[in-house]
Parts: sequence; C-alpha cells; structure tokens
Amino acid sequence: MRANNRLGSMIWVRLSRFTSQSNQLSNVFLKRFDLTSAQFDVLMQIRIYGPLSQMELADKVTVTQGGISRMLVRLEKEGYIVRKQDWKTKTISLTAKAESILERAYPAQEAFQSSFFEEALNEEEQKTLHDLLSRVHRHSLKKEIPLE
Amino acid sequence: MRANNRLGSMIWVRLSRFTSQSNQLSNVFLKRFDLTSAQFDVLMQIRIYGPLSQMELADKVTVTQGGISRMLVRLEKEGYIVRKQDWKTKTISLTAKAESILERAYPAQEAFQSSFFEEALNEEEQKTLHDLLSRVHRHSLKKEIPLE
DNA sequence: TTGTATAACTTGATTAGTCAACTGATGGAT
DNA sequence: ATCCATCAGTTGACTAATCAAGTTATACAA
Repeated sequence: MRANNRLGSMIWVRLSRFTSQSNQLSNVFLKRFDLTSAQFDVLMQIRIYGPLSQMELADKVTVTQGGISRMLVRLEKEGYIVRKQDWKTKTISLTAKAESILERAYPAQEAFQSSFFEEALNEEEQKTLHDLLSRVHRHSLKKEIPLE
Repeated sequence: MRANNRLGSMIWVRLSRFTSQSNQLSNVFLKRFDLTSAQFDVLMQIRIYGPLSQMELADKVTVTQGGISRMLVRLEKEGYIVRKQDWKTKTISLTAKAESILERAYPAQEAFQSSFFEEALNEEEQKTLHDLLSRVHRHSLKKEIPLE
C-alpha cells in the first residue's frame, strides 16, 4: 500500500498535521495566561467585534450554536465574560478581568503565532501563503458536497 | 479594537478556520461510509504503514498515547481493527471489513479532499502551497516555546 | 525467585466539539 | 386573551483529544 499521491491530499495532510501541532504548542504557550487556545480565540473575537449575540459569535469562530453555548458557560464560570438577556438575544461582553488578561496575552500570542511563519518564510512567501489559503477558504465556504 | 494585523496571525486564522470548515464537510461526506474523518485518518495510516504498534500510530497521526488508545477501543468495537499482544506491544491491523470499506472510501475521500484545492487553485499554485506548508510544518516540529 | 526498572498501554477527569431534540421569549393572527 | 410560529439558546448523548496517574508485561540483577 502506498501513501497518498494526489497533490490535494498531500496538502490536506500537511495542513491538518501542522494545525494540530501548532495548536498544541499554543496551548502550552497560553498556559501562562491560564487560557487555552480555543478560549483565547473566542475572547479575542468578542474583544474585536463585541458586544455580540451567541449566534454571531458562533459564526465568527466556525462553531455550532451548541458548541458556543458550552464554551460560554465555561468562560462565564471563570469570570471572563458576562451575558445579559436582551430582547430574544443574549449579549456577550468581556469582564475587566478578561480585558486585563488579554492586554498582556494578545501581543504575546500574536508574536508567538506569527513566529511559526516568520521563522520559516520570508515576507513575500508569507503573503503568497496567506493569499492561497484565503482563496481556498473562500471557496470552501460555498462548496457543495457531492451526492452519494 | 481592531482585528489582527500581523501577517502571521492572519495566516493562522485562515488556517484554523479552513481546517475546521473542511473537516466538518469531510465528516458529512464520510457519513455515507459510516466513518468520521478522524477514523478515516487513523485507518488509512494503518493501511499504509501497518501492522504497527500504538506508539508508532500515535506518532503518525499527531495524537497522544492516551488519545490513540481511546480511538482504537472505538475502532475495535466497530470491528474495523484487531489488536494482538505481541511481546510488550500491541500490534494493530485492519479487519476485512475495514479493508473493504476503505477500498471504496479511499478514492472517494481522496477526490473530495483534493477538490478543495483543485477547484480553487491551479497546479502550480497547489505545488507552491504544498511547499510552503511543508516548510512551516517542518519548522514547527523543532520549535521551542519561549520562556515566561 | 523475588524484586525492581522500564516500556507500552489504559483510565479518570476535563476541554472542546457535533447533532438533534427541547425550552424560553416575543410577536402576530384569530 | 389565546394559540401558534419562530428565533435564540440549552441540553443529552456522543466523538475526540489532553494530561497525569495507574496497569501490565517483560527483562534483568541479587
């Protein structure tokens, strides 16, 4: 039995191995701020786009309604966010605690994330990578799943 | 508050959003074979490199020892694999059931995975993407986490 | 032969996510 | 006023993973 040969499959494997590798490293890195990388991601989206509803947030982080509900329960229990019922919607915003953690964690994590690319590629190559990924991502959002 | 501006962070976000998006689509696609994409991934590694030990397999799919143990319990319960104690090691191999499913599932899934890239990029661009990702991945494997 | 060291694997507690069925809030039609 | 549709969020059952502590199997030394 030989390994995947089609180019697309090879890209796929690299992508998922790298993503899981860099996610694990990020988790280790963020431990010093008492955050996981999923939590950091959600908190940053709220910081940038908030206040917003759970649906809007779920959409931003590519997670289901149920997934965001559970995540927010944990974040609320830790005192990072508050939710208040506002018409039909629950509006989410950061607490002072979260704001002050992010003030330190954000620059650190941004530098850490960037270092994966900056240390391996030059500016031009990073731009190319970003462009190619953006196109592939955009395409995937309107992709149809072939029938049986 | 403005969004991430550093190039590396922008790449990181695209990467993780695309990975989660394409993973979800793969899960829907693979449902017709009664597989999840994590299961497909593990079964394919066994098919290509097997028979192998749990440690070796864990390494191939970038998962911890505990993670692979739990996954294999599920796969064994479904009748996709067998493990036999062999010295200190448990040697894993596919059952006929799994072989016959993969015979159909593999070409289908390979084509599906590839289509994400083939539909959005030309041959040249796919090669570039593969090359850039490989370099970034290789670098990440020897990356040190900066101190506190 | 009885420890003891060690490598390979398992397991409990937790995070993170999925789907599908359910609950709660609101607004409109009768 | 009452019933109903609908949108937002929650929840139960499950997959998938992590870490750290606990097992099991084997080899080797006293």
